Amino acid sequence: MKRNTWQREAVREALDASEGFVSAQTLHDRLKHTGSQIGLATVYRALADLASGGDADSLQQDGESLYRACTPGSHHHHLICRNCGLTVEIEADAVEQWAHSVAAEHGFTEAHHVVDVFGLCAACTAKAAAGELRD
Amino acid sequence: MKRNTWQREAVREALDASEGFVSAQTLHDRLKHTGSQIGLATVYRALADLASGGDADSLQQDGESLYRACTPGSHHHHLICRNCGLTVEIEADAVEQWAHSVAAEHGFTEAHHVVDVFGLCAACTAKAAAGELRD
DNA sequence: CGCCTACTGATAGTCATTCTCAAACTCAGC
DNA sequence: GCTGAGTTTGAGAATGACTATCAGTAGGCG
Repeated sequence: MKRNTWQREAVREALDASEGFVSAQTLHDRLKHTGSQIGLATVYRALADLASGGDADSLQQDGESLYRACTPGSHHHHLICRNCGLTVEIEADAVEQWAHSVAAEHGFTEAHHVVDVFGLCAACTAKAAAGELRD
Repeated sequence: MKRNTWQREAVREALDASEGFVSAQTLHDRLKHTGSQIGLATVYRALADLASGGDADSLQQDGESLYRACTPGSHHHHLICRNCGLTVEIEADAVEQWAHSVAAEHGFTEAHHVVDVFGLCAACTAKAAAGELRD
């Protein structure tokens, strides 16, 4: 049986309140700083549950998993600012179809795909142009 | 100055000889078993060099980095069998353009993208149909 | 209210990857 | 072929993300 605990809710809320993708460690820190006495292991567990339940998306970057709240049940991809982390959910029917047809072409079945676009958002592009980015 | 060492060559060859993506650890084991007294750190260094030089592609799966020799200089994506690891390089002009236009639409610049398709290759699909896969 | 059991959390453990630094090696120049 | 300078190597330690452990806690159904 699945129980409701304040910890799970706290993780869900902290994730909802995040702009872009956050790591489990970051989320844990954030929760601690807002007064929650939640354990690291619990944050990992809650995030894994959220992700497997479709309430969060996850991606791996630089050896750590990043999570983000997402529209449950909908299949979409992400456009992520590599500087500020701003994330935009994007529809990609064309890519869905392309993925399936390419897979079929090569005899592959049960195709899943990983499609993410990283770039600099408008604001960060402006900053970059002004020479304010270390990148 | 970049020096040529047998270790670097050994890693390159082992990578070339691999069918699909392999982890640094696996490659290290393989080299050890073929008699090379190469160190793990060196394998990591060589792979990182290869990847940054465009001679190898890398992707992260399940917390570890996988590498694969690839056509130098060409931009392409991968179709990977999640059962046997068979990898097919695929061209994806349509996706390239889609990625750029989506990014531009949202004001993003310098768009990079991660596009990989995972599935079951023809052979593994057949096996799956025959109920021979644990998946 | 009380029991059963899932959940929590501090900590230890695991595992991939990187760091450290002395020794070995490559290679340009002689 | 030899030498010297500076890069590369490698064994093991260090790091850091994540998971397992397990006793204690607390949902939720009766």
